[in-house]
Amino acid sequence: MERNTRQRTAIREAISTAARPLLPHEVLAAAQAAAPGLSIATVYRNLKALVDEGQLRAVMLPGESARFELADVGHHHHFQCRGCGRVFEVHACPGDLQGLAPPGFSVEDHDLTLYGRCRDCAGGPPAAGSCSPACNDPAHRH
Amino acid sequence: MERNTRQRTAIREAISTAARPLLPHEVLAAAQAAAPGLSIATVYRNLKALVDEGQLRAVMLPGESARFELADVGHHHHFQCRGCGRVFEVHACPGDLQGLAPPGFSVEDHDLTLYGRCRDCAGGPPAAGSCSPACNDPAHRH
DNA sequence: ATTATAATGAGAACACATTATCAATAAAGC
DNA sequence: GCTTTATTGATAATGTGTTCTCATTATAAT
Repeated sequence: MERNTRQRTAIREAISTAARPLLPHEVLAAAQAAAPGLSIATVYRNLKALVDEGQLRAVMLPGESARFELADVGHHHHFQCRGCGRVFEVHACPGDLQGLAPPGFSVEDHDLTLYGRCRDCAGGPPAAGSCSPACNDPAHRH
Repeated sequence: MERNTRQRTAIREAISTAARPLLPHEVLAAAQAAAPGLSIATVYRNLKALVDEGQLRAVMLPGESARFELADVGHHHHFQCRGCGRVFEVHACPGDLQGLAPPGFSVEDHDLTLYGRCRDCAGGPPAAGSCSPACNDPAHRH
């Protein structure tokens, strides 16, 4: 990675603008506005390179494939909406959880995922258009 | 599912004996003692059937494929050992986490995973033999 | 502007966990 | 014991996310 390309810039911008972890296909959709013709292969290539050089971080949630967020945000957790499936950052933490583990087990780290309804989906069916274009979950309204 | 086969019994027994969530190939290894010749296809078939009839529950952890545990244990969380990769139950819970979510977001549920060292792996390298036979993580000692 | 070569786009290829196929086996009722 | 048919074992096939291939494009130094 030694050249600044339009595609690479668009990918970085898409993620820093989103303010929430994005799936590769969400990155593709968001970055195509600034980089017409952008290919999914280029998205994967750059996501991997940006993670390797420490600009991005992969976010794993249970049963989901990797999403990507900026690496320079501190320790935080995530909220996944059961309406639209999107993942949001939660800038709060229950704190030290060593006390929960059985005796003899040492806790070095933890992952917490909250599930429920985001503001857009609260009190109703999934918000139309909340999903990425590639979403085909039949539980979602498109 | 209308017949009690040796294989089906061995699979159910393997999981209730383990006292921790097992991967399909761990179920296979554990159940083969009681059911020689047991096939991975039969393991998958029965895991799915047992989940459908409510005896088992699939446990999803970040970046991992499904493990299986008894469905009749109440709300709890999990601990994954960074030495041996095994997952253990944690019968404690930080409690209501609605307070962590941003305004407008309603929290219905949560998943918590602790990471660290289990008793076997504490203070040293991964415990030999702690991994399932199929484990080929180079970070583990076999 | 010329040049060297890093990066891209399109699609093939891959890895992996999981599911389907189908002939052979073995429960369970008679 | 005999019969019916649910279940099994072995393996092929699938699906999904990700990576590779390679000819083409475009960046950035000269």
